[in-house]
Amino acid sequence: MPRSEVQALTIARAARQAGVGVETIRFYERRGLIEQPSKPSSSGFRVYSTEQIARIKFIRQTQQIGFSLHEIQELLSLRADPSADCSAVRVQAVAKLEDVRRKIEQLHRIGEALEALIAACPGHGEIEACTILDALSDAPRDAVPLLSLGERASRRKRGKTDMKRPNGHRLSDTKENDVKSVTLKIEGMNCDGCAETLQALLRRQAGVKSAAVTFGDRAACVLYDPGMIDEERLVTVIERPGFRVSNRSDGA
Amino acid sequence: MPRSEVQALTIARAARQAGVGVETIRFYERRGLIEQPSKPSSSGFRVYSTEQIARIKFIRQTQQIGFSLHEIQELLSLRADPSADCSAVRVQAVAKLEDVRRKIEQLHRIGEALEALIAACPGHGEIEACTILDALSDAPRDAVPLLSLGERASRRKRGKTDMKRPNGHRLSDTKENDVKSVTLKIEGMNCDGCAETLQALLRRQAGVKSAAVTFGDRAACVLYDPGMIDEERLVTVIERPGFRVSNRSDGA
DNA sequence: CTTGACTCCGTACTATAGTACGGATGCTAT
DNA sequence: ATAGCATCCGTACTATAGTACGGAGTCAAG
Repeated sequence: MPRSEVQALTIARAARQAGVGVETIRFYERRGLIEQPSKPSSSGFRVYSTEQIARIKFIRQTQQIGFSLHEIQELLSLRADPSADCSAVRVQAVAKLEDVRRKIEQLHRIGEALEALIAACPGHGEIEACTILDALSDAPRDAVPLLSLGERASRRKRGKTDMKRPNGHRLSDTKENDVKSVTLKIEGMNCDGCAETLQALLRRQAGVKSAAVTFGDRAACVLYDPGMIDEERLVTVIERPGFRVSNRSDGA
Repeated sequence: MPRSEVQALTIARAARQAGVGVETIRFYERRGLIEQPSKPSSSGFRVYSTEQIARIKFIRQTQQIGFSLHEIQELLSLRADPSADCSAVRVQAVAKLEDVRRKIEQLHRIGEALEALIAACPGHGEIEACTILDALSDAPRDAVPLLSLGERASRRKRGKTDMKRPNGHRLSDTKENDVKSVTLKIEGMNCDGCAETLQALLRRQAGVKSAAVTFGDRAACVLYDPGMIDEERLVTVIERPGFRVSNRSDGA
């Protein structure tokens, strides 16, 4: 038995690697969050695999962001298994994703409030936003000018009311000077800020007449001059920072 | 006493508005999270203001994202008060902001994993990423510690191998054909994804030779041709999607 | 072959964050 | 004025998520 170099990952070593206590691992086991690792042949000791360590770390990290062990258990048991009932899993996953997004939104808000607080901190002049709550309530965030490219961009907060007109035919107005429109489904956006940044990115492209990216729909609606830019190029632009375009059916 | 229209916000009404139980409000009071509202003159009953309702809602929401009541108390008592000791507050606020960022990162990771799971779900073909853990480990974003100046991240696929050279002096190479470099401190980024998107946005600008935006440093390092674009313009580009540039000292 | 560190298991204790109870008092509408 | 609520306060209970304890067995080195 070559155990000289790397000793088997018994519970204490596993716990140290995962950053938890031994008792915690046993507790998770009892809760059914991790299955009891096989105790191979001799020695009735648990021996852990790196996957199990990763699982424990995941549990810990996910707890840190406000999920209960019960919820984590649900997360862990989601499987995109074609043999299992997929739609039920999908429903759960979508619900959890919404949870995650809500949390991200809240964190963004707090993050910005903290930034405001930090920025206000060493100021010698007058200060208005003195506490996080002040900073938060000041945060309808319309303070940023923007206004240059025609459309206003719906800043954080809701205010959907933005472009839209799901399938309306206002593009016929602009048809003569050769415009195409396309709606691209975009994956990988997890916050409103990303959507806005992507929108600005698209609008900078030569040939793009207008672009509206909404986080809620996970979609980008782009009006462009097909003589100057094409859909392939748009997709490339979108995917460069790490998003994915999951559809390509254009609607014009 | 005009109480006909809007009745005073006594504890039960306040609780309903804040979405908590009456006992919870009293509990927060005892914990010192909210001060006991004055019971004005007659009637020894608590009467709440809308600010206090907001405070309670904040407590709730902040709990949802994994902060303990103790931490929330710290958050709430941070004040950018010039009379108070500012540096101590600053240190705390910065620490909390880091917390917030870490949580956002984790949420982004989980969000992406869930998206992958949902995407894999109704597929009829082969499936590799069957569980969140699979989906997470496919995105090996664990290697964060070093090389913060790069744009590691690099979502799915996409080889890094990009430009880079942390602090190397390759800009002297390109010096002769008129290049300036500037490092801009950027506020308003709360996630890695935003940084990447902003980076892509900058790189698309005519006149920008190279751009590296790091979330960790909250900074953008840009090499540009001053004959084609200037710092003012860069700042405009960055601020359009909602970021703020907090410095302008260039370093070339 | 003994010693000390590690493991097993079950049970018991702790901290956090509420939630419920219950008797006394207050408000207000019939 | 009195029934029927809401409110007051303190205390007690609950659920979640560990953490600690203790006795017994296991392993590896001195």
